[in-house]
Amino acid sequence: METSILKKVYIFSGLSEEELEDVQKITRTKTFNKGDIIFFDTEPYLGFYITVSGLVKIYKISKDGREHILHLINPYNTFAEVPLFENFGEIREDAFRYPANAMALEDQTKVVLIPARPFTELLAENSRISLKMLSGFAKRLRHLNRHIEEITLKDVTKRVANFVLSEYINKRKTKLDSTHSIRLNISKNDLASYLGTILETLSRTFKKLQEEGIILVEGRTILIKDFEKLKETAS
Amino acid sequence: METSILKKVYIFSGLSEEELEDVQKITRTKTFNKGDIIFFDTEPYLGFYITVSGLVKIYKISKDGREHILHLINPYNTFAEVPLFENFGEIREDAFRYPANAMALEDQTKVVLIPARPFTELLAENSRISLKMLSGFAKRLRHLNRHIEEITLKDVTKRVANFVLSEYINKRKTKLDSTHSIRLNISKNDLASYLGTILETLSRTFKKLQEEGIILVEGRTILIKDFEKLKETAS
DNA sequence: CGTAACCTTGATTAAGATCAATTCTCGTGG
DNA sequence: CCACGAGAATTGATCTTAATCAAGGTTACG
Repeated sequence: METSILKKVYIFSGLSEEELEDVQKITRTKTFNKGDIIFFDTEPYLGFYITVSGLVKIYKISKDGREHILHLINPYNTFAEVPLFENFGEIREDAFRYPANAMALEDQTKVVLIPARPFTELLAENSRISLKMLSGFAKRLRHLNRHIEEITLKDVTKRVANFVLSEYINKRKTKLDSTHSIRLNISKNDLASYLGTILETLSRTFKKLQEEGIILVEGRTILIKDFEKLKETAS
Repeated sequence: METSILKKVYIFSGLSEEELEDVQKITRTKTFNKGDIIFFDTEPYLGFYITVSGLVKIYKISKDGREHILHLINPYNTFAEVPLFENFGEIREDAFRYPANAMALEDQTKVVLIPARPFTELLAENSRISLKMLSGFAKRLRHLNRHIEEITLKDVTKRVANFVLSEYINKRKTKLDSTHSIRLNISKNDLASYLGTILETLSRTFKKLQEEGIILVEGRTILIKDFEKLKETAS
């Protein structure tokens, strides 16, 4: 692993080459294939991870097998940092467990492990990282707030419409692509699980929105036909 | 406002008397009555708050009036700190808004406002506060994760059973009270909204659990009749 | 070209929301 | 001390959404 990768990770941006090397020294890189488990929520906590390539899903499973996806982690984003800080003040029985399950969604998903102990020592010396992490946590909290809001206050149609809309707006920000479409990088099954529903219901909802002339679904590509109506439906 | 109050707030614990006074200087105390709004999610961000007495609910409202409670904030806990850190790196259009609504649930609810600007300056000088805040955020993230898990993967009966159970376990930890009961400090309407359901459904669920001989509901007091069955139901 | 993963569609069911009518509880003023 | 009224809670009848069950179709890929 090279420091050039770490540089692209938000919490390490702004560190000197020396500092980056200090971090780099303690890391361990692992590669996973599609469907491989990175960790279960029952495992002892080793440290947090950075996705370098591929895609990772963070999810929970109920007793009877229903799954819900909490986050999808794209390259250069971190996951499972929460337990690092939970036992600063008091000791909690679940502090040394991973808070959810993590699975690779693509072949050749590379992740970097940052072991907990050495990293906390690094943190104590470098307060800049703390502020970055605070900022990262704030973003995640905001994301979870929105997620809860979506799931508890909106029906499936609104959630789907809103998902397409935000993906589109997000794409416009980053990519130079003038087509009025988005491309899913996950299966519809996973998307359903992320939106708090099941595959069949998602399929029907797509069909309905298509019949209303709002979108056009072709495999993993979704074409937006009527932007205004889409916004309206997302409410 | 006195520094003795601040001392009890997690993120300020461990600060020197001097440091506490620095914080104290920038605070502003406000008192609210039951039902009063502390802030709306449409308001510009002034800073974060500490509950000193009473109870505060943090909630979202949908277009058609449905409400969902995200957090209940007890004395000496903070709320609305997230926006403080969202704009450290990049600028976001919604960074300077409160992320949800806040309402006082009891008369004489006292809160302390910590204005954003002076506080961030204080943060830059005092890295110990950052670590405490990270720990606080970690707790909140864990809480939201659980909350999402509850709402998406469990039915209302399980959620109610689990709520009673955790309240009971929580009580045993803090209070010296050997009765096998809990006392709600919020209305059943608010409890329903917190559990992602509505008053009628909660009422029926309590009735069902009562008929099964698991609990006994008398106003705001819930007596646990069969601890094992309760655990089993909470799954 | 065969098979497994992925997706669609239909029929049915179940959980919980909504609507509506009472009842309970408790604080306040007569 | 009682009566009133408002807010809180209960209960019943009905409706809606989305989950479940089941079958078949499509796509991708070795």
